[in-house]
Amino acid sequence: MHTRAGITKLKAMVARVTLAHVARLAGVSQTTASFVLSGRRVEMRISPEVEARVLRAVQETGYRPNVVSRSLRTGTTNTIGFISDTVATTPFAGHLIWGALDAAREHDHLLVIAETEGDKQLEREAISMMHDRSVDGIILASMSTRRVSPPTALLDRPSVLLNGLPMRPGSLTSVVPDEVEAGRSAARVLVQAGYRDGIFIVGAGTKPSETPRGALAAAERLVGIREVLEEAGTHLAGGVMLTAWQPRDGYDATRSLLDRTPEPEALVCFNDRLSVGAYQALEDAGRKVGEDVSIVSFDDDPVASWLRPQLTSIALPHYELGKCAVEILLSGGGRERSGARVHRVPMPVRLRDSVRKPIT
Amino acid sequence: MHTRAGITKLKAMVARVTLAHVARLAGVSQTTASFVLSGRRVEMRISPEVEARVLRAVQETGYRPNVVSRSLRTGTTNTIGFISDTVATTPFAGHLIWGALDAAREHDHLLVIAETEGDKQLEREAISMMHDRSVDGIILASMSTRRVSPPTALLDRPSVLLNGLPMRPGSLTSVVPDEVEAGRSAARVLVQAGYRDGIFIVGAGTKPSETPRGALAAAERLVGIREVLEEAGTHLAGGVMLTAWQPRDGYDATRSLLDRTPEPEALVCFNDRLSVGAYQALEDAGRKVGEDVSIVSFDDDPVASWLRPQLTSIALPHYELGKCAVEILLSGGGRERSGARVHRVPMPVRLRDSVRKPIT
DNA sequence: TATGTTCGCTAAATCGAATTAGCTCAGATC
DNA sequence: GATCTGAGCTAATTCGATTTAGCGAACATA
Repeated sequence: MHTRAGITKLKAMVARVTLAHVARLAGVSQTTASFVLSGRRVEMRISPEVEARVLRAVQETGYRPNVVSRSLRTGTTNTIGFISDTVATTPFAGHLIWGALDAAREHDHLLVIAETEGDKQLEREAISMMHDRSVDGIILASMSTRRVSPPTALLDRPSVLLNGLPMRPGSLTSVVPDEVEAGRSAARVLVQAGYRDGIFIVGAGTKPSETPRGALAAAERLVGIREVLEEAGTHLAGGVMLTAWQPRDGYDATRSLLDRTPEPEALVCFNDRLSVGAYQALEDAGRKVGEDVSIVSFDDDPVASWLRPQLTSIALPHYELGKCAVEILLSGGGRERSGARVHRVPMPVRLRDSVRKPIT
Repeated sequence: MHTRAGITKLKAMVARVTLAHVARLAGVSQTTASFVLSGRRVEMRISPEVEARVLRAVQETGYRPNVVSRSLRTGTTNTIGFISDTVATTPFAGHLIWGALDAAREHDHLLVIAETEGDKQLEREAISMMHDRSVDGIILASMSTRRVSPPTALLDRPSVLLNGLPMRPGSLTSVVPDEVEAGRSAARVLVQAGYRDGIFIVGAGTKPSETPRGALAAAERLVGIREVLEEAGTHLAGGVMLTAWQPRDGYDATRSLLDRTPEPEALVCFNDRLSVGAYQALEDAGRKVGEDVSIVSFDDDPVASWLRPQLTSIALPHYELGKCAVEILLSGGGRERSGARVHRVPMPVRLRDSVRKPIT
């Protein structure tokens, strides 16, 4: 008996306060307490006095609603699923989650996350686990902008593609960086600096078709770049198509470009890692970045501002992408199964010192 | 009527299969179905025939248990809360989550995440939101290894400090990198390369007290470094204490060290960003890394392998840290409120080319 | 024949909120 | 005085699983 009482007391200390406790303390029914807490006082004709009693009981007990219980009844959990392919392994990808997290918190939601490492089976399992937990919606994020064939299980409830486009256009709402406009921005930086000839691409060829398989971004950037150059009455001098975009690849490509006659005057590197390699190749060849050769890059990796001279880069707006995806989901988007929109998020230009100052 | 039927049908298509459906289809009670599914067949003396019927019904209906409902009854959610201060904003931090995610998945758990940006209020709110959802445990992660005063709300249920030590030692289980041993590793790399004199620290002084406030790692690394050097019959030649550890800071510190007589022979940079600055300063001064001056660094940021020569760095084992935290939590750890253990995860040496080859 | 035991299964309670369908009493209406 | 109306509240059901308590038949024991 002694022990039993002890245990009971211990449990009582740990046990959560429930609505029943609050109601009892306020001297009303659970129903009334529930109505007060859900703000339906007027509608349900609860007197202000009773409301006050309930609220005071809530205060006194430190009552917090049990979300699990509420979810069972209502079917909503104030929780969003975030499934990514390889988000964790890349530096700025955390910002994707960060943006999503911030938006979720603003709407009093929490994020449940999972990673698939590109494995379709894991992806299906993650979606199932989230459905089992009745998430209110799912965000399916890809690391690099590409076409995605969303598993049918996704179509059951609100979902948004993040940084990816559905294989069948219009079948799923998606949020992607505005790469075409980013291409225009990059080209404008060079055109405004006075460049017309000797502009080379590092990472892709000169035509949208000469682009790494699946790298949607590259093709779209080329469209924007070509457009602006054409307006300026010129065109790309060439490009080196690369399937991998690591510093080493940028180094090799840049070396090969330096063998050309005439030599490149400006480089458009398709990510900042390529730029790191390009800097090294130019240094080895005795060329000065921002003087002999200008470089515009994409992504705005932290390394961009560590390079000397600091690298001008068109930033991938990861934070905004994540935020946007959650906001669309919570504002009722992500339900359309036809005619779904593509939201394009602007990519801001980070103007630094790798491009020659315009001759004024 | 027509519309109503349509809606009903639609709902029926979307509505989940419940245990009741399964039981009905198998011609048994819910209780029996539940016992079969929870593997308590023998204990509850369910005949193999009935078990088979239930399992077939599960197959046919594609039944999946509703986790929300189960949680309401059992109080467990198969969900772990992961709260970090600023994990998203730093490159390798994603690996912390990644490791946690992998371990969670192996145990059929999901991760609920939140970020506090170092704000105590947000931290408390995040913990509350997770408690409201009955998470089975909470991991409180810090970006840089430091002392943490865990909010009392954490003490309610299993929790683990990740990359942080509790202000009151032994009050909370924690998982941290083994920084002392990492310091030993770094020093051993230099000693084995033949260095005895002219070894300088970039980022801290030569004594554990001359260390940026709160940077537990720096103090511990110094302990390890001094220990090994002492064993080798020598000691640190000096160090530059820095409160910020960005490339710029490493650059300035290295320049100032190059003014000394005799000049530094080897640098121990306390993170890879400092090393980036050190490389640049040495290059400006016409010194060759790995020949004139050797560098050992910490963290193993991606940039370490982009530098030329590639940087030798003692890696922060983020993936393992995250994994370890989840495993401790799920194996019943994180409940002790006194005498809690500190788990130290080894920091592997990434031997590359920034240290002179040993003279053999 | 009466009394247990074991086997194989089920009815009903439970978790904590949301919600539907009333119920009671005071005052208005005829 | 009977009926209606509305204000102000509550009893009871529901969500979908887990779990406790127990039921009926078959068989064994005395």
